[in-house]
Amino acid sequence: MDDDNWDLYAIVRSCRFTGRPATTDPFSSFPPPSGLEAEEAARPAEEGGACCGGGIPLLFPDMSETQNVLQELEELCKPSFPKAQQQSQQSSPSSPPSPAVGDPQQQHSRQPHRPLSQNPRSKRRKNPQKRVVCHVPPDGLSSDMWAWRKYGQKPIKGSPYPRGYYRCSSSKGCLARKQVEQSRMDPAMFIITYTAEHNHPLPTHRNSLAGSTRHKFSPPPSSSATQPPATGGEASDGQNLRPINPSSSPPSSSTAPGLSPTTPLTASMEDELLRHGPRPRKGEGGDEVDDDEEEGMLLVEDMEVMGVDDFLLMGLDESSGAPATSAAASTGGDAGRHLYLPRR
DNA sequence: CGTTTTTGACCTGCGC
DNA sequence: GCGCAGGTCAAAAACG
Repeated sequence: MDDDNWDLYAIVRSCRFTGRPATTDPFSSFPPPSGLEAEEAARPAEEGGACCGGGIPLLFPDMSETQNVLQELEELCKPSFPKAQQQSQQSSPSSPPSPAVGDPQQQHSRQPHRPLSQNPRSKRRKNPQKRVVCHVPPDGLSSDMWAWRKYGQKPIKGSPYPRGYYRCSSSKGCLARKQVEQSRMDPAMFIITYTAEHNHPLPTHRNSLAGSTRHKFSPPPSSSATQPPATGGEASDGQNLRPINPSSSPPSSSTAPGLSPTTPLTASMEDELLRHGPRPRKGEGGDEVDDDEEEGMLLVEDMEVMGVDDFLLMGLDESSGAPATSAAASTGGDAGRHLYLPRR
């Protein structure tokens, strides 16, 4: 069970940011629906334009829902669990049950994923697995305790910012992947999408050794880091445009010095996530978010970093019950936290 | 020396 | 069937 638990935590944890004190809620004004953003990127403007008129996530209608979300999140993280499989199946009858972490080959082989027919416009097809979308500030990008290795970056249509693709470097067989994209609505925020789960326990020390600290980009400008490159001019071609390196280590330059996806952190977003829980925001512009939700993903917005210890503790507690839910329900309070859970 | 980052190209999937 | 977009892989370069 631990495995399952930590798996889930791993995902959530990644959503946590450390840049700021956990007690503070710097991002109360989080950005728009993460799911929406992510989708927005993929979508030109039809939905993007409508997105939340001001950045209002609408994932969690009520706190009760929050709990559900957390639960879902947990399930999502537990590929071994039958529940997770069920979810997957529901989402994609034609696709494999839950390729999440159990099938590394699937991802590697680029197997055909479920045809997201829900959104005819959505081109996202490759990730039938559950995805967790988190909106995090630049600091949060590096709060991840896992070691991530960037394996690609691509400009997303409709989004001025490129999307960075990261893989877990902690374990060779780890299928965990994460996509980092600067929020189109809130350049100051980043949308992190976690795919698959870690098939290994959280590394005490990040594997990152040499190239981990290499931050070539040193964009100093506080605003530059989060500032849009322009309007997509750079990514015109589409292959690799790195105007600001949002995914590489944007945060590191702006707020978190030396923080990169592989930077060692000590905070776990999950904890926060659980504690604060997603905010009950829905109805405002969350329609767009629903989009993602339809597919089934968890969106975590604005997570602060708590402490690995916390995280671990939670994990332990989890075994006995459901810390996540409890925590979330108990504290759900911050304003910027969106969790996209797989909606079954 | 080992690992990560960067960059280009290729493949797959969806929409028209 | 074609084109577009997203996602992934592989090679080269850089850094500790």
